[in-house]
Amino acid sequence: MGTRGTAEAADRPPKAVTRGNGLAAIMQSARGIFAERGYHGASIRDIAKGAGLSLSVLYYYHAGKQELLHALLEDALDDCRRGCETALATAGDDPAARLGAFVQATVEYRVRRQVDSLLALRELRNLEPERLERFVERRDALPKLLHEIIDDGVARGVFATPHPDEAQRAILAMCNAIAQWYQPGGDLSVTDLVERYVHLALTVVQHSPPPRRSRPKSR
Amino acid sequence: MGTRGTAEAADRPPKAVTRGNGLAAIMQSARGIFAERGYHGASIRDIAKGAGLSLSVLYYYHAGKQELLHALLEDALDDCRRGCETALATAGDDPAARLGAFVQATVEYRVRRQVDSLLALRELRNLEPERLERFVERRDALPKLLHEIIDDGVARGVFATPHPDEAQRAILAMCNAIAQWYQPGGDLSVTDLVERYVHLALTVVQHSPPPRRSRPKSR
Amino acid sequence: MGTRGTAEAADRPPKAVTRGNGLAAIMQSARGIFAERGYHGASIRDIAKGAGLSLSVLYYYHAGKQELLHALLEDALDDCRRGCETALATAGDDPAARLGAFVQATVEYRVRRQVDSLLALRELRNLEPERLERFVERRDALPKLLHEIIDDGVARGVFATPHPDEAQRAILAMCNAIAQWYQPGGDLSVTDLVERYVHLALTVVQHSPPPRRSRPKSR
Amino acid sequence: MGTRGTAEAADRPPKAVTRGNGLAAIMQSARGIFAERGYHGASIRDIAKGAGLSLSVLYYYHAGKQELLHALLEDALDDCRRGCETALATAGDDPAARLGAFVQATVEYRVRRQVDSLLALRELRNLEPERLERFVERRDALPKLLHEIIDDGVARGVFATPHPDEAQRAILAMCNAIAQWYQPGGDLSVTDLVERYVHLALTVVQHSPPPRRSRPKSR
DNA sequence: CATGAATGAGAATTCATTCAT
DNA sequence: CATGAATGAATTCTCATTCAT
Repeated sequence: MGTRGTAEAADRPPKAVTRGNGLAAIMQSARGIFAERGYHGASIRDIAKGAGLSLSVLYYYHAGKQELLHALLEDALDDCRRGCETALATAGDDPAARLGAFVQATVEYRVRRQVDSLLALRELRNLEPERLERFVERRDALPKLLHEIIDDGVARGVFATPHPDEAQRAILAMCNAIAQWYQPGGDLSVTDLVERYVHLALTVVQHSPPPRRSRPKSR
Repeated sequence: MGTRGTAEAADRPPKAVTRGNGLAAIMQSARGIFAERGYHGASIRDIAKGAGLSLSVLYYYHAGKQELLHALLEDALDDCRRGCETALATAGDDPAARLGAFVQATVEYRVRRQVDSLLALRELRNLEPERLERFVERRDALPKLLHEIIDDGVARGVFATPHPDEAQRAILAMCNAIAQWYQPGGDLSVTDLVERYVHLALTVVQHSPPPRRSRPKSR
Repeated sequence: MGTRGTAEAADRPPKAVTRGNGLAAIMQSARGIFAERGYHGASIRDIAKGAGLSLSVLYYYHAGKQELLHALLEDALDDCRRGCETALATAGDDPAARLGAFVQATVEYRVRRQVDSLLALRELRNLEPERLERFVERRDALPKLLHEIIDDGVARGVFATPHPDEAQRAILAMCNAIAQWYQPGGDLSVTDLVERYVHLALTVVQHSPPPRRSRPKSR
Repeated sequence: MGTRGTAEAADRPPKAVTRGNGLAAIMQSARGIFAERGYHGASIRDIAKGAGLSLSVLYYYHAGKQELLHALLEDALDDCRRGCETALATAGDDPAARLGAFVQATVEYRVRRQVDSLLALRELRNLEPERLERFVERRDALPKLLHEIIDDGVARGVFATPHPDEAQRAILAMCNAIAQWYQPGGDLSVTDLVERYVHLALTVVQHSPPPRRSRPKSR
């Protein structure tokens, strides 16, 4: 909550926000408060207060609480999808490499946008039905993509899992869960985290030859 | 909602409960509504209505909304723990068997008490801090237990995973997720589900010799 | 506003309302405040305060502001219609007598329920479309009835007006307007008021033989 | 809303106004919206939007909502009074002729400025007390004038009404009501309307010799 | 003339809870 | 066990208005 950006220390008036960037302040505050207390537990008043703004500005930028949540979620999803797409675009054709790229992108996203990840995981159901439907459609592209990667690996004989459905679900579940426990400042670096989860994923799909986590020039 | 009594007279108003089991009716209704809308999204009035009872009956049985949630969660946790303990009590000493028993108990629980599972997964944070602390302490016995099983297997050389922490988290995450997607009436029986998740778990910990899911006299 | 009933003076606690008759108090207060400030100008808070109750009781009795207005209007309309029906039921067959009865009922109603009259005249448009439609349908029975009386008189040759439509509108308009200016305590008694408006109405429809408003000096 | 400019380029956003007549556009929009939803039900934002202008333009021209309403009402009243004065100025000395002129002016006004008429009838009470008082004073010149005409006719023996007060109120009430039901495009022309209401008014005051609506068949 | 950003007061409504019976 | 009536705090949202540009 408190920990704002870097160069924002001394010279500000009672307002924490300078005129003109109200939107960003609100989004940021909403992210935190929605994540902390849940959609219904979060009051729009507190969000505004957290942004250092008056209650009503919120309505200048958004049509309401619901739309605010929606905006947050859409934004997060876009970022997540972009991450995967980029990763896969450079991963080549090998199923194991593709799976690795997918997992890496997902894990990194869960860490990079941990709060948004929690939002997407928990608060989705609070979208109005219509919004929800459209959102889920877009989101489901990701599990589907993962499934295709696994199916491809199985077809080519490099993934030996007898249960591709469960493998897909398991991989996603374990990656998603990261947002719930990972502590950025802790003793597990993101690089290591990624490496371990890629390993886990390859294990889950029973990749053979045994996943040599060699990667000669691992950054 | 669903479980109506047998001898229900036709001319009775929407009372879903026969005199005497008010408590059960309330718990049942609360389960459903809390799960559907979340703690803050659920109104105690709707819970009472869902139970076919008046508001005040609810207050006769429970001190308030918070206590109601707490009761639900405690009940669910007890059940979950009992399931694991029972399963492990008869599993013997073999790490693989113990892991299998743990997973089986967990999966079966997630299916048997799917709604409560969702509650425990999502609504925990709405417990008052004090309650939460006590609850989490008790709940954390389970991951810890799982961790011990894995560590034991690793020590004995039957689990080859280089990342026991991640393995433990992954196994729990994938089991927990079941509550979010499993459809009881669907084409995946609980027996099959359990078998697959046991397989998955053994795969995750890199159990060798290769997990023969033989079980000659599988029930 | 201030002027409550007769025997309600000394012995009451801080609350102006005794437990159990909240509904009546609210309706009474709403009548006054809606009439005084208009639907949108009246705040539900003030209505509650005027009733000596808390804001939320209002919602115990009514679904909301809109429904409150609706209840008021329906009640008023019922009373108005009943008045006319009763009057006409005993008026016999003579068009002049019938017109007299109609006017008398209307005028008396406007005086007896002056506040509700103002509401019906002014706040009708604030009913939601659906409610409005149903209401207007019922209300329009009255102008229609008046029109029939006039047509009948014209047909029988006792009303000489060349413009029955305008006559009907004029009679209604002038009767309705009474609610806007009549002062109960003033020097014009209701009896006189009625007599004058019956005379006016008969004049408007050009009733002949010349309306002998004789009644030597009844009462 | 309706009256768009003539040379309106196609590619322009929903600006209903061409630069320069902002004031008129605002007044027009306010008229419509105040009449439709009432003073308190009308939002100044919608008025601005209806005029195709930004909120602040509105504040450039008017000090606020209240002043906007006031301006509208004053304008309307001026027009109304001017109409009567002009009509009476050329009506000569005969009470019947004067009454006819008065009614004609009033009826024509109610039709010509139907919306403003509704405003004046309904929204007057929303003027701040001080404004209201001054306004009512000016407005009351009209009923007073009508009363004088009637009194004059009675004194001269050409109006036989025994109730000049009621006659005056009735005539005004019926004329005012026109704004509530008249439909400009309908099958009743303004000329006819005026003729009928002049007849009605003369009937109400019991003008004798019997109102010869002679005018053989003028237009 | 015109704008976009912001505010504070107040609107209706909901909700957990209590109390007398 | 059970009810109906009532409350007060909090919630989302709207609105007239202002201000810097």
